[in-house]
Amino acid sequence: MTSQQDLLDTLALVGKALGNGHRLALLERLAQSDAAVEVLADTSGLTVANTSQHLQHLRRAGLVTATRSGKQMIYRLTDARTLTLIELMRQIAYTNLAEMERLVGQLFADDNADEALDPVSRDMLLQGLKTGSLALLDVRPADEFQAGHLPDAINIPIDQLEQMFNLLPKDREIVAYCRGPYCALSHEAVKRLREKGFRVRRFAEGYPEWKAAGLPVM
Amino acid sequence: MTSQQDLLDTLALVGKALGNGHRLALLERLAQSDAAVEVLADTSGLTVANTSQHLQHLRRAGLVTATRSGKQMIYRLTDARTLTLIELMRQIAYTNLAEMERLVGQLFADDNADEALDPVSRDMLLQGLKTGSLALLDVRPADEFQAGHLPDAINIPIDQLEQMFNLLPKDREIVAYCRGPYCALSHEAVKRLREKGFRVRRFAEGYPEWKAAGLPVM
DNA sequence: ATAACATTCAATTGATTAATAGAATGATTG
DNA sequence: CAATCATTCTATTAATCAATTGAATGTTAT
Repeated sequence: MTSQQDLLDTLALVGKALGNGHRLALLERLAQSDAAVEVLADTSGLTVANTSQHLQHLRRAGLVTATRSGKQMIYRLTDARTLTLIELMRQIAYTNLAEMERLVGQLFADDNADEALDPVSRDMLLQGLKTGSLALLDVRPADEFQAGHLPDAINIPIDQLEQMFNLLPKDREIVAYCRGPYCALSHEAVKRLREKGFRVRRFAEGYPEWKAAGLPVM
Repeated sequence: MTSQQDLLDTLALVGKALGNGHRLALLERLAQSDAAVEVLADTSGLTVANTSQHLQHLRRAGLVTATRSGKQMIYRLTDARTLTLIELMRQIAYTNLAEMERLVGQLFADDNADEALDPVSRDMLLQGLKTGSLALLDVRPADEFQAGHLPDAINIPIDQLEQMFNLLPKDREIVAYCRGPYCALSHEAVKRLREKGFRVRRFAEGYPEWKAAGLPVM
């Protein structure tokens, strides 16, 4: 006999999978692009064996799928709705957990400073790209950029910004984006480029949101 | 220094809270109505002390709030979006976990039987209530009914159906509803009432969904 | 005040989980 | 087919979690 509780226990597998910071980080990384275990271990700062274990956990919960490609196992998100799920968790946590609000506020402290980062909306960005009045800068690591990015974006990973900022135009406004609304990379880029005299603003979303909205990607 | 990982660790608190079948059951019970610890312990089949512990856990994650009323502590959902969150988890689990699909299929095996339960949509129900062509039956326990129910519904808790079915009309079609789309009570009611010769169908949603849609409640 | 009641706390036990290290597996390369 | 590489498995340890019990707290009724 199947009880309601069996069902909730199975559902709890999904909750358990989401109940660990490292696994959430892995899911967010996978939102950027499919990736092999070693890559995921690198970006999450875990050992390969440990990363593999966490991925098994996510796989048992049905959130990721793995396929072999040569000697690598390529992991991908099974369901795009998983990102919506995490975003909803974030919103709920933000409204109801003081700690969460504090952390987000601290991470994005610059937004409240005198020189606000003044984010660009999706519509403004689309308009600016059409008229050519904006230059678009992707500050994510090269591999994530290559796996998919916004049309006409230039890729300068944040850790190469100092060497490569001369690739950017001084005559047009620049819009920087990264992994998503809670990714700090574009904040950092705006701050640093402004110090060098560029006109820069931040796009408040990231590549996964753009793609999920059905907008063209390259 | 705040890192992205601190944020994800805090977010994982919410995931952890959702990572236990009993806690999910508590949240679903709270979707029906605010309730005291003893009531929650009763419906979840846990001891009072254990229920209290789980509620503390949910409280730390910001998902429930408690206020004292006399000697009782009344717990309530902090955020209506939590139900959306659980529903989304359910959908993702259903599509990606074979085990989940199997359990749901088993629980609602009757839906696939010869005499399908033929669920009524929200629009059909609204229409039928307006014209008076439908009688509405709420088969949840009396306390949940009293805390809030659909307009014009008659309450006959499922365990009193045998004694009280004569309250129901034979000349009109009856629509039974309960806690939500995954609650088995209305399925059971339809099955039993059909055996007694009533014309009954099931409303595929429940009280929380009706209320969340902004429809009138009593 | 005292008793009764609802809930929480504290301590304990067993179960589950996370991380580590090293061995084992599967696939490719020379 | 031996060597290499990427990943997974196994065993171990420490940490966290779930459930139980009995005591402690706060509130109401006598």
